[in-house]
Parts: sequence; C-alpha cells; structure tokens
Amino acid sequence: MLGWARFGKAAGAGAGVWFTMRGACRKTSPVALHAPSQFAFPLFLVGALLIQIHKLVEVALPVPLDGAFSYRFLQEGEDGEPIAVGDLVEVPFGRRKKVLGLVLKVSELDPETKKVDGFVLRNVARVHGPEYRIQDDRLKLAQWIASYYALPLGQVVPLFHPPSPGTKARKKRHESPDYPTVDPGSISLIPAQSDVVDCATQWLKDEKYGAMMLHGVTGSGKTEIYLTVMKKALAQGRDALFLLPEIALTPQTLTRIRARFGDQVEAIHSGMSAGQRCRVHEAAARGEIKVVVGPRSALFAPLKNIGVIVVDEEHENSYKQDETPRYHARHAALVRGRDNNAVVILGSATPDLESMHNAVQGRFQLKALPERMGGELPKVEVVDMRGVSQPDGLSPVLRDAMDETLAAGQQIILFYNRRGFARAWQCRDCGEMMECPNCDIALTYHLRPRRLLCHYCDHNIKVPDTCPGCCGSEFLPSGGGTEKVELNLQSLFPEAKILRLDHDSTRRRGSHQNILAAFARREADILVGTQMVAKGHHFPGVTLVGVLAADHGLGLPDFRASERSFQLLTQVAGRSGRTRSGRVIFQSYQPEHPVIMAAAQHDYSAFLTAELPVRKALAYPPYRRLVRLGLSGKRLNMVQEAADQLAIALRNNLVSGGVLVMGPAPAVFPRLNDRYRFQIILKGTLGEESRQWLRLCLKSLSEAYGQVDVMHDFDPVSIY
DNA sequence: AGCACGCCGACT
DNA sequence: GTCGGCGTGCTC
Repeated sequence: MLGWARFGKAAGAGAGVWFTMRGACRKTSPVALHAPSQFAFPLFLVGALLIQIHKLVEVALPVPLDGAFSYRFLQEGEDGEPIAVGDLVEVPFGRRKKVLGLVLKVSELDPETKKVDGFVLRNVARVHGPEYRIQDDRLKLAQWIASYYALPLGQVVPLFHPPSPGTKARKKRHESPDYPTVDPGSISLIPAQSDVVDCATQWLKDEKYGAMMLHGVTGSGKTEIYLTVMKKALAQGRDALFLLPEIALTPQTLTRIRARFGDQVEAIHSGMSAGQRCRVHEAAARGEIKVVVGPRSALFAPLKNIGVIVVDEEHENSYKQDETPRYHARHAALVRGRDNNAVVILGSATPDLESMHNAVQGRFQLKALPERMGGELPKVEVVDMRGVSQPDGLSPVLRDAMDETLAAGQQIILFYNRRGFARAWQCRDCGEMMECPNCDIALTYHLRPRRLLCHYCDHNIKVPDTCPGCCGSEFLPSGGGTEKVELNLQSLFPEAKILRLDHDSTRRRGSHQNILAAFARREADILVGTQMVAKGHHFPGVTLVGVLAADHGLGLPDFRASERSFQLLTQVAGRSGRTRSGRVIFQSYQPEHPVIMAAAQHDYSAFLTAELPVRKALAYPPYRRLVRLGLSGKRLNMVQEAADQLAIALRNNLVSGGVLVMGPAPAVFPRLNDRYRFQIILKGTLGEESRQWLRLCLKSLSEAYGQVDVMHDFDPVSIY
C-alpha cells in the first residue's frame, strides 16, 4: 500500500517523472580537513607496539546500493599490516558480521573522528593477503563487468574471491587417473591445424590481442590446437587460461592438459573445497602456476601475464551466469584477453551465432577444421513420423537399427528431451489437468517416486485417487518422458541392460559421473536420457544414436530455440561412431524443417542461411543486443502496473537512442513459485550513460513498488 | 542482497 | 495458547 501511495504522489507530477534522481547518487569523501599533526603525537608516550595508525577506507560492497562505504582501519604501528587500494577486506555491514568488500580508497583519518556522513564508522575486520588484491587487468575486468552489466562495482567483487558463496563448496572429487606423459615431439599436426597454430603464434610473437573463432566438428583436433598454442605461450613465459562449460568436464580435460604441461597446471571449480581453491589461487598469484583450467569462474584467476585464453565449447549457455552478476564468461574472456594483449580462442562445432557474426564482421579470425580425424561423420537418417502410429515412440526404422546394433554387441544412445513419465495427468471424465498451484503449469507424472511434480518449483503431490474436479477415477497420462521411454525399452528389449540419464536419475551426488562411467565401461547396452546424453564423454562402443523427437525444441517460445535445437542435434549426432562408422536416426514430425535438415547433414552454413534472416527481421541477436527486464510479485495488478510504468519511462528515455522497447508482456511462464511475472525486452545497444540511467530507474521503481522484484539481464541467453 | 524485527494464520 | 509465514526497513 505504501508503495502505491508513494508512487501516486510522484506520478502526479507526470508520467515518467518518478524515476528522476531521487535518492540516486550519494556522497563520498566528507571529513578530511583535520590537521594530520594530530595523529603523530602518541609516539613517545606509549611505545611503538601499541601505536595504531588510523586510516579512512572507502569500500565497495556486494549490495545493490550505489557508492562506497566508509570504514576505519587500524594499522598496528608503522610496521603493522597495511591496507591498500585493491585489497579485499571483510567488514561488518548492518546486522552482518562479515561482508566481502573491495578497497577503493585509503586516506588519513583523525583518531577522534567517529562519524562520517552521519554514519558511525566501523572497523575493517580483516584484510585478505596480497595474493587476493584486485589490481591491474583484474581490476579493469571488474570495472568492465560492473559497467557493461550495469551493476555496482561491489556486486562483481565476489567473482574474484575464490571461496565466495556464489560457488558452493562440495565434497571431494574422484581423482582422475594418471595420464601417460605425452612427448610433444611425437605429435604432428595436419595442415589445417598448423595454419591455425601459425596464426596464433604470430599474434603471440607480436604480443598483440587477437581473437579467433575455431569452428571444428567433434573430433577434428581442436584440443591439439589449444595445447600447442598454450605451449607456445608458456614458452614465452606467459600464462594460459582454459575455460570449459561445466565442472563435469573439468577432471578429464585437466588430466589431458596435465599430461602435457605437468604440475604448473591447476583447476579451479566449485567442486573443490574453499581451502583447495584458495591454495590454487595463491599459487597462481605467486606465479607458481601457469595454467588454470575450469568453468567460467576460472576466468578470474590471478595469473600475472596471460598469453592465451581458450574458451572451449564457446556456444554453451552455461558460460552465462544465471544469477547476479549475470555476466557472460565468453565476452569477459575477450575483454581480459584484449587487456592482456593475449590470444583468445573460441572453439566450437556449432558456433554461437553471435560469435560467428563477429567472425564474419572481422572482429575474430575465422578458422575452420572441416574434417573429422580418423573417420567420417556419422550418416544421419531423418524418419518422418507423420501418420505413423507408434505407441512406444519408436519407428520401425529405429527399432530395426536397435536390434542390429544390439545383435552386433554395440551400444546405443537414445535422446528424448523430457524427463518424467508423462508430461501431464488429465482426468478422463472432465478433462481437468492437474496443475501446480504455484506455477499454473501442468504437473508431470513420475513413476519413481510415484508422484506428480512441478518442474519449475519444489511442489509435488501424491497421485490423486479421484479427480478433484468431478471425482472421476480414470486418468489419462499424456505425453512421454524419459521414464516412459526407459520402461518401453525394457519390455521391447528384455535382454538389454538400460541406463537412464536425466535430472531424476542423477539426483544423488556423483551419480552423473557414475552412470556415464558405467556406460563407458560397457556395463549397459542402451543409454536413454535428456540433453545430458549429448555432452560428456567419448563412448567408443556407441554406433547408434536415436533422437526420438528431433523437433521437440523447435516450438519453444524463445528466439534461440532453433539455434539450441541445431546445437543439440549436432552434438548428439556426434556421439555416434567416433571410432568406427556410426549411424544416427532423427525421428521428426517436421522432417523437412531447415534446422533438422541442416543438423542431419552436418551443415552449419545451411543453418546460418536459414536462421540469420529470421534474426535480422525480428531485430534479434546478432543484429541487435537484448536486455531483459523481469518483474515479479505476488500481486498481479501491482506487477502489471509497475511493468507499465517502467515501459513508459523506458520509451521516454531510450527510444530516441534507437532502442526498441518490447512489452511489457506476461513472461512465458506467467506465474512461477506463486509469483506473477512480466517482462520487457529492450533491443539495441545501451551506452554507458543509458546503462547508468537504467540502473537508477530500476532502483527507483523498486522503491516505488516495494512488493515487486525487478531484475535486469544484459545479453540474456534466453528470454523465457 | 541479506538479515532481523514484527504482526497475522493453523496447529501439537 | 505458540510456531512461523513473509512484508518492511536498514545497512558506512
């Protein structure tokens, strides 16, 4: 109610006025006018041990508030531990005892000064060691992220601190087996690889920034290129960063890189304990480690002199962090690379459209590795499912292929991108669909445990005996899921051993790895699962991959639906026959869909040709940048009202800068977790000034509408 | 963003 | 009667 009243007043002054500067920027530097003579005097009175030098310290904190916060730092005499700009500190803040902060400024402080700006000064609780100081290129990177993603500097600081809570520590990892040391002399590159290496080597020699889009299918030898370029950089006395999309992939990659470069290589990822991460961090800061491997957080490792940054599988969406700070590690890697005059290599079999666009525009050097080493790409057959009634979801073609594969003692991967047993649970009599009371979304029927669950919140209920609407007792499970596929397969192929890989079968810690490892050891004949089966390891025994519903992802209401489908289909297809000839079957109700055809023919450029005009016509990336503004709250009309007001303000202020303002519209899932959701999409590039303005605007909006949460996401990976 | 204080619903 | 939900306010 308060929100309404306050807003009402401001709105009276005219639409779009409420967001002006009210309480926007505040303060810094007040008191500094005391004579410095005041604090030299106790020297001879108390003896050096007890002398405390008082410093006034300005600290940026990870809160969505602007400006810095002032603290007192007590230095124990001239020789006591000092404090410097760039230091990470722990400070008390509000009711919290320890908040991570970044020191922005240090100045003299009169010991008598108790207050600054009306606030009682509190003491810095702890200063982290010099290994943790954020300086040079890392400070620049922090500033860039804060500016580009329109965040207060303090909110990006936790990214740079190894045991920060964004990365929850987990238990020990299985240690990877020793890799035989590889003699680099014994590796010979094919001409296409040498060409890429030569280009990067030249950049290294010139010590100039260069970025490269390395487009190569699975098994085309990208990794060997990465390793060779890294070796050149190390030979120059420079360091290397190797980013990969997921922690799950870290151990095997680490092993491979270690085999080449030994113990100057370490991983940093959230599966490690805080202690381990700190150890690696400190070693890197001291220059004892030259190569850091890991997911996006590894980008912030304090390497001194970076010569090369590899972003493997650069198209993967997991490079975008889905909580504040919502930064894209690929973009940030390019920035850090540029600041270090380093070589940045983006590698992928299915480059992100934006990266490819950048390459075509000349911002990246485009290099292609067209051939798969030691084999052909698997042949993909597209099976038209229209008019074919298949209660078990398997076409005769796929069934026959499975029979043959099993008879030959080889392995099969089946991909079905939906978990659970049935997508919906519907009353046969009155047609009522069981929905989540918090999300207004159909509940998915699961066999194990036998419950109806919501895939968007924690809600789950036992399967009702009678329909809550009409008391009918017959239900219609509609739509499939991996559980159902697994069950069907078991009865179709009773002799076969089947493993299932999806969110539900991997709940338990480590089970993801266990399932993959068991399949790799050929303890099962068939692996069925969601998109999880597309990633991961090389399975030499797999000669058949089946995609049960290849067009599944195409209907999703997101501008990247096609791109994601293409990537996924290409990726699963690549799982087949990596050592011997393999077969791939796409089942589809839209067999002639350009995305499906392009994936089936391993034809990236056909995909580009189909997709780019659509993006252009609708002003989507790579032609325009996007900002997603999300509003949510418990009360529908309040969220709606806030969204409307925001849209008015945005139109008044951004349209003249060439930015399109779309919406507000209810989000694709209009209610999740008992919160109504609206969104506004901006299309266009916001300059520094606009981004700053936007931040103040959103801040002011959330002050006016207390119960409405506002979030912003620059370059969203999806606009779901 | 956290974290505590404070006021209304359903439960041993 | 209490436990506990989350709306609200504050942070150098």
